[in-house]
Amino acid sequence: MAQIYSIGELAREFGVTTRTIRYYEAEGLISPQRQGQRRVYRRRDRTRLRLILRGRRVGFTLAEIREIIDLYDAPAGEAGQLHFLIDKIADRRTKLERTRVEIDLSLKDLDGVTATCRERLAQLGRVSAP
Amino acid sequence: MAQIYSIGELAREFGVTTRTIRYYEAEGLISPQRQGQRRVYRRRDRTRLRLILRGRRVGFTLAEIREIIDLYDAPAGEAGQLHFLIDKIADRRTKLERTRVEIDLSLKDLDGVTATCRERLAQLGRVSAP
DNA sequence: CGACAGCTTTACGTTTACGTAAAGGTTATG
DNA sequence: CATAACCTTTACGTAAACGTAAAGCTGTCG
Repeated sequence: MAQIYSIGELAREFGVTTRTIRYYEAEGLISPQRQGQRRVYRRRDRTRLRLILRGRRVGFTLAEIREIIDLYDAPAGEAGQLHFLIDKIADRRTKLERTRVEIDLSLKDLDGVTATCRERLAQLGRVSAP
Repeated sequence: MAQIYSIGELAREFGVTTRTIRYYEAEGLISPQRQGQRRVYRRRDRTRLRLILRGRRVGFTLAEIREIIDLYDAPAGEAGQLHFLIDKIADRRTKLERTRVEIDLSLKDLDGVTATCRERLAQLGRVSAP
């Protein structure tokens, strides 16, 4: 009773176009099975798509995402590959943590602008409605 | 004694190319003065560039950044514009906070992968070096 | 059975954010 | 004074991540 999904269902669920999903497949990020000529997606594929889209939203390129996914997918083998993967992940972590810091700084930037706006509004209020 | 900078100095300081800085000018994000034909940048411009680059790193497009900068730069006027700017900023805040959440989720994703890697490594250890 | 809804591939187009020459002006330095 | 080391504009090129259109297969509903 393994749930399956069509490409259209997945697209609706994740708020992307079918083109996007096919593109990710062409780039080697997802590999759905086929029933005849049609793609069928399972839970595994859904999870993958979710990870990919999240990766994109936090600023990873598809190449960066693929590096993790590829390595994660076929590392049954050597310790060397596993260590390599662990290193890659550390890289991604570092990048994410930097971005987090920058986000906090940006939030402060925005707060500053808002404060300035409110001051000006207050001044306007004093002038036009004394 | 207002410090001034050449485009090359700014580029080195911020780790970008002069092309990038000129591009931002062409897109209306910076407007340095000129001495003859040469661009001269002041503290104001440096601050702007810093904000722009930070915005980029946290995932804003140049168009999004410009919307804030443009509005911030010429809001001497009406209360309406100020409110509009405040709303825009709220939008950007929302986006940033969402991204923050996604970053935390991604960090967890990565931790999960790392954990799996370590388990497999442990298994390999048990097999190859009992 | 015909028409529509949803899937397929192929392929050219588009946007963003620059990269990369090319050709030339200007200032300091040996 | 020539030659770097900067700067300038103009303009074509490019990578990433899809958008969009064309042309066709396939199952189903009235």
